[in-house]
Amino acid sequence: MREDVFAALASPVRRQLLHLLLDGGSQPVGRLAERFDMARPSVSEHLKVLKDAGLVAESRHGRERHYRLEAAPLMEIRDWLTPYERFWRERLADLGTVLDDMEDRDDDNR
Amino acid sequence: MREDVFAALASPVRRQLLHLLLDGGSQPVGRLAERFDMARPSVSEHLKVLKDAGLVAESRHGRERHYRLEAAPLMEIRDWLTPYERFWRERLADLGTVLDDMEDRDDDNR
DNA sequence: ACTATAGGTCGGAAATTTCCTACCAGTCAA
DNA sequence: TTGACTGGTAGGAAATTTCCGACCTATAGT
Repeated sequence: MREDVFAALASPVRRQLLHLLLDGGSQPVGRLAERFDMARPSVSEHLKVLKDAGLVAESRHGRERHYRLEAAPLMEIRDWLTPYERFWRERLADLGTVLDDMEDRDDDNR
Repeated sequence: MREDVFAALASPVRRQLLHLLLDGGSQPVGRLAERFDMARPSVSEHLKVLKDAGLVAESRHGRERHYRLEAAPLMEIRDWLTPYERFWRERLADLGTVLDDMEDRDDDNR
């Protein structure tokens, strides 16, 4: 478990899967697969990646397998993000200054 | 620009690069590359991915190129994360026992 | 029992990523 | 100018990802 949450989120398909589970609740694979333009085994593979990252969990109901969201590992992302928050707020604060990204002038060095 | 921020963060090397820029400030490529076990051109490629995602910007200083953090695109990640926050707080409130998830902090290695 | 349904896994093809060693362009310093 | 230094790019090997059709197992219903 904990097979790199960042990598799991790198695919738009997998992010969409999480979103479907977020506002559709626990769902069988077939229902999830309907929403995509790809074959069901491919969706299964994506679900496996999410499961290895701890982002979803499955439960058996008869011959169906319901996948549900496990949002806890997303805390790792949020925690990683935290030290950057200050930084982007600074940038937004003084946008009265130069905004050209491509242009260069000497900024702070240390 | 905006070449998928999630994908850019999928690589541990690139996350570490951002971290180096976060607390080391603007730095030339060589100084960044020293910190890794890989050849400099590889680090250059990673920087290019970060630049395409809008996460870093470069500025020329003599024969050096200084890369600096551009944290703004990380807002996209935070915004994506937001609807999940409610969900994981619910989970944590229920159990209150499983705290071993908090063990893994940063993953910057190599 | 038999058939249909749900969904994993198994190769394999294609595309992408990741890393390397060259090599090239620009810049500084003699 | 000749060098030394910084860092991009080119091309390619290797590994990984992504997708597929084909197959297998398990369950449900008849």
